[in-house]
Amino acid sequence: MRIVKTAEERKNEILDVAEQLFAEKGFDNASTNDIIKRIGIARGTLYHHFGSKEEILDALVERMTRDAIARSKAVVSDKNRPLLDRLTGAIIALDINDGAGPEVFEQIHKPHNALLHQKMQERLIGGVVPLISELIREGNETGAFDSKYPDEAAEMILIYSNIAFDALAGLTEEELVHKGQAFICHVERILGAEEGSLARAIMNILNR
Amino acid sequence: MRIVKTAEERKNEILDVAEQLFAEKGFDNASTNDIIKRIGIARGTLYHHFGSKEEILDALVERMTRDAIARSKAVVSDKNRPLLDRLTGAIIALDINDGAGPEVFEQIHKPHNALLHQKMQERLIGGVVPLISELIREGNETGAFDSKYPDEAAEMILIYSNIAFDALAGLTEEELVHKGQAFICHVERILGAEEGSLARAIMNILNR
DNA sequence: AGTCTACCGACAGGTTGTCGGTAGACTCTT
DNA sequence: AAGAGTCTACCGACAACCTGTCGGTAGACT
Repeated sequence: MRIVKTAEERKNEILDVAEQLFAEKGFDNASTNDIIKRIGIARGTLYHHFGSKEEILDALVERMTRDAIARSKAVVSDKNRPLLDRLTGAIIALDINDGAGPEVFEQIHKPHNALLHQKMQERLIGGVVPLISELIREGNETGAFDSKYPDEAAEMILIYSNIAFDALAGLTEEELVHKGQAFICHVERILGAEEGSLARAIMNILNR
Repeated sequence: MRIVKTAEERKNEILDVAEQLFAEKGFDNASTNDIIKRIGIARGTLYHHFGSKEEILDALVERMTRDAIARSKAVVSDKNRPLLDRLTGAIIALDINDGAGPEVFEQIHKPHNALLHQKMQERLIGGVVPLISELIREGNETGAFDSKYPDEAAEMILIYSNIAFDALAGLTEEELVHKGQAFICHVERILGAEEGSLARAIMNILNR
């Protein structure tokens, strides 16, 4: 007896399991056999829905980044909130940790998930840099910022936050705070914001 | 008739070919069969010198980064040159393009060389951040810089230059200059250097 | 003559992607 | 309502390839 589902349903089922397995074993070490065995479908079924293993990865990256970017966009567009709130909120919204689960994200970084990591980064950067640079231009006009290169400033901030906050496993609480303060300080300088203005905005968010 | 070479000679021969093939087809798509065929050795020979395909990659990364880091270190240690010269020189020395050839480096970035790229980045960052942060502390004392977080500043500068200067294929001359100026400006701000001081130092290097 | 080690190539086990064919769901007709 | 027809999700055997192993060989050196 053969279980039939809609294409969308089955695709999502495959992506769910792929996400688990990639997180557990890494993209290279997780085989398509692992995926079909865990779901209980045949080889041909998998390749009926996805043209290749990499296509699964791409779809997964798409699904994982879509939400994060949308959240970020929502924060940026909320013109009621103060500018600095929106900036920090947009960056915090990119921490996918919420959506994906805790131990998943520990494995996603570093060893054999380089491809996944790189593709996610590319999409996140591409999707969010325009939002942030627009925000910076807005800040230039109100006088909150003084940036000559809004696009590149946004790029630098996002790239660093993406890479540097990967390897925070194994840091003490103290080191973590230090790294966070350093990041805030450097963002302020890059944007030409008043010293401490960003730090205050972040406190506001966290105390809500 | 069997051709025998010293282990070191053969290892380098394997790394040479691996470098070509990874550049041509990417790490995933280049097989160990490709390597042994191109050299004309047997399967067992390859695995006599390297324990696995990944071990080949690691050795290659080691070889590629060793020179770059050494060059960087030499520049930093040259206390006769002015501080800003040493900073910019150390970063410029990391452009591996010289050593590896032109089209090789176009392929090394992006598609199926994510692992190689990530491992190189990790080694470069790990090797050069301490040099740069030491330089920043030196600049703090002379008054050239004003940085509260030398380690993180070095990290941010190096990570950005590594990622952002990957994707400069397809940019116009004008865009390239713009991106370079933005980078310089942001480095100055992060380090708390006088505006334009770094730009002048770079001019000095280029005009020699 | 003896030892060391670079070298060989067949082989096992596992991987991705293909392909002809099957079965369930849905529509259309009579 | 029942049968015919179509669409498409699904199946599983198979080809081609890939990595890593292992017992054994041949050249160099003592």
